[in-house]
Order: sequence, then C-alpha cells, then structure tokens
Amino acid sequence: MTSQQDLLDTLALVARALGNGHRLALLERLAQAEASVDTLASTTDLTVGNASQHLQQLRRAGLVTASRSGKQMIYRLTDERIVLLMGLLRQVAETNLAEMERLVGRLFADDDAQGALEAVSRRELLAKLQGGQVALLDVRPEEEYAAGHLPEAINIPLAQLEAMLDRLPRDKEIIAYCRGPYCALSHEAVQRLHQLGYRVRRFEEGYPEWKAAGLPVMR
Amino acid sequence: MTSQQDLLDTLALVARALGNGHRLALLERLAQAEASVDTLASTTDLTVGNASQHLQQLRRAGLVTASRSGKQMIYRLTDERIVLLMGLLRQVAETNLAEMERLVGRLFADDDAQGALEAVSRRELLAKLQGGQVALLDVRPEEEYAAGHLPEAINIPLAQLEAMLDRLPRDKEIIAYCRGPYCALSHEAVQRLHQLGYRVRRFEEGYPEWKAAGLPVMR
DNA sequence: CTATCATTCAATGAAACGATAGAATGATGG
DNA sequence: CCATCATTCTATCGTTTCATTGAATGATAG
Repeated sequence: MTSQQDLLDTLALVARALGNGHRLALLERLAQAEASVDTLASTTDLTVGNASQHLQQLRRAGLVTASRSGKQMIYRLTDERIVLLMGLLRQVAETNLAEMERLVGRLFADDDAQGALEAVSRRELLAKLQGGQVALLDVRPEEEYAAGHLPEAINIPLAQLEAMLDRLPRDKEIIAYCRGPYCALSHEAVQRLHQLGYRVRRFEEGYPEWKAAGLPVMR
Repeated sequence: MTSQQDLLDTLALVARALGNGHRLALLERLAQAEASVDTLASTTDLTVGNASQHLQQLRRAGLVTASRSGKQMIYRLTDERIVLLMGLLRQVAETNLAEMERLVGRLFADDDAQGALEAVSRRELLAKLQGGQVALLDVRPEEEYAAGHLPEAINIPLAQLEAMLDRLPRDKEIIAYCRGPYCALSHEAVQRLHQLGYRVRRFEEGYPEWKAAGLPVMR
C-alpha cells in the first residue's frame, strides 16, 4: 500500500535537489540556455568534477536532462516550470526571511544611491512595449542572447556597452534586462547608461521568467 | 559586497527546509489549520520532541511562525504562497520523476478499478457550482472544517459517513474534497458513496489549494 | 589504434542532518 | 509555591551530504 508519506518523501527528494546554492546557480544558468558541463562549471565557479556531481543530482531529481553531443554532454532543464518554482521560492524567501531582505537590499543599494529609479515590473513593461516608446536592451553574453531573448531586444554584452552605444536609440527610454532578478548585469548597465545621460530603467525580472510566463521570445 | 551566490545560498536554505518528508507533512497539516506542537506531532506520527525540532527548522527558514497560547505553542504558515510552492513542486515532480508517477498511480489504483471517474478540476468545479446542481462534501475532521472550508460545503468526517448520510441531498451530484491531492479521505468517501448509489466525484485538489488560489472560503 | 579532450566514477575526510533520550524551561491551576 | 503539562534544549550516534583527488570511461581527430 502506498502511503502518503512515500509521496512526500519523493517530493522532498526534489526539494533537496534545490537545497544547495551551487545547484541553484546551475539551474539559473541552465534557464538561460542549455550548456555543456564545462561551460556550466566555469560560469558557476565550480570545478568540472564538482559541477558534474551536482548535475547528476539534479538529474536524479528529474530537474535536468543530459544528452551527448560529440565529446560534450549538453544539459538542459526538463521543464519550464522549474523557473516558476525558483521564482516562487524566491518570493517566499524574500517576504519571510529577514536575512534575504538584507542581502537583496545590499544588491540594490547602488541604485538607491544613484537616484532610485524603481525597476520595471512585467506588467509595466508589457504596457510600455505596447506603446512603442521604449527600446529593450539585453546585456547578457552573446551566446545567451542567441539562445533566446525578448522580442526586438538589442544585444550589447555589458563589456562592450560603451563601444556599441550607436546601436541604442537616443530618443527612446531604454529598458535593460539580463538573467533574472539577482543578476548584476542590468544593474551595472543602468548605472553606466544613466551617467551617460540616457533615460534608462531596469526590468525587474529576466529572460527566463519572461519565457516561463509563456510570453513570446525570439531567437 | 553581496555576491549573487550569497542570495542563492539563502534561497537554498529555504529549499532545504522543504527537503524532508516529515517537514512537508507538517506544512501540509498546517495548510489546513494552525495547530499546537502536540496536535501536529500526533497527526504526522512524530514524537513531540522530533516534531518540535522540525518546526524549529521550518521557523528558521521563515516558513512558519509560532506564538504562545497558554501552555501551548501554536504554529501557523507564514505565507499563503507556501501552498502554491508545494503545489508547483508537486507538479514538477509528477511530470519529471518516474518514481512519482508510480506512487501516484498506486494511490489512484482503487478508483480506476472502481469505474474510473476522473477527479474534478478546479475550473470544472467552479462551473458546476455556478450551475448549482452539485453539493460539496468536506470529509475532513471537524476541527479542520471549522478552521475554514469551501463555500456551502457540508462537513461529514469520514468516520461518520454512513451515520450522517441524511445530511446529503440525494438529487444532486456530490463533489467530495479533503486536504489535498494526496489525501486519501476523499478517495475513500467517493468509493463508499459510489457503492451506496450516490452520484459522486472527487475534487482533485483540496481546501488549501482553493484558499491559496484566492477563492472564497467560509468559517 | 592511439593521443587527447570532456566527463564520470570511486574513495576519502569534514561537516551537516535526523532520531532518540533525558534534562531544562515556561505557563498554569490549585 | 508546588505539581503538572507542553514544549524546547542538550548530547549522542548513525547517516547523508559536500568538496577534493585521482583513476576510469567515451568520443573524436589524426
């Protein structure tokens, strides 16, 4: 006979797979684009061996799948909803853990010093895009942009921001986005563009959340 | 400087709190109604000491709060969204873990043998309630019903089902619900009522999901 | 078919987790 | 203020998790 407890124990298995900072980092990275072990290891500052082990655990929990492509093993998220799950986890943590608030506060401290332009919510962004008076700026690395991005977004990786300013319209408000709420790239971009006199704000989410919400994406 | 990794580590802390079957059981119980350590321990088959420890962990993770009422410590969920979080965790687990499917399959095996009436979805239930030709049956214990229930639901705890049949209308279809998708109470009720000749089906979710979705509840 | 590259496996030690038992704390009722 | 009840704290032991190391496997290019 199946007891309810067996089911809960199995659910706990999945939750436990989410219960490690490095694994969450791997999942966030995978939410941008599928990637090889090697790539994942270097973008998350793990040794290859260690990354591989964590990926196995995620695989056992059904959160990622792997397939071989030549010498490389390509990992990807099994399910779009994993992004939603992490988003909800984030919301619950932010509203109920003081520690979390402290850390997020610090991440946003720069912005506040700068003149406190609040981040643009998804709803607000949709309205602005409808109106057509904003330009979307994707400051992620080129490969992540290539794997998928918001419609009509202009890609300028942060490192080349100043060098490629000519791609940005001067007459529109600019909305910058990157990997997600905790990603520093768009914060940085907004600061730098603001100093250069652009009207610029940050999208409070990132590409993965947009996609997981079922909104249209481009390649 | 706050690194993104600090934030992920803190998130992982919350996920880890969900990563234990007993703690998930405690949370599910708390989703029904607030309760004392003693009550929680006995409904989840834990010793009081052990339950207390798990509750502390949930508290550290910001998932529950406690307040003293006389000699007793009353625990409650901090946030309605925790129910949503567990629901999403369940969905992800069910679609991506074979083991999960196996266990759920077994739980539903009885129903299938019985003539396979599929469970009623939330959307379907809302439509049926609109129409007015169904009666809602809440088969949870009286205290949980008292703490909150679906509008117009009739409470008959499973143990008294046969004794209190006169409360059920014979001319309407009956929709039974209980604590949630994995709760056995409504399965059992449906089987027994079906044998007695009632037109009866099961709501696929439970009270906590209904409430967390922002739908109206009664006391 | 061998050298190389990408990844996984296996073994180790340190740290964290989980259950238990028994002592300690806090509130209440006489 | 003492006895009782509900809960928490402390200490212990066995188990699991995590990072590291180095060896093993699998695929490819010459």
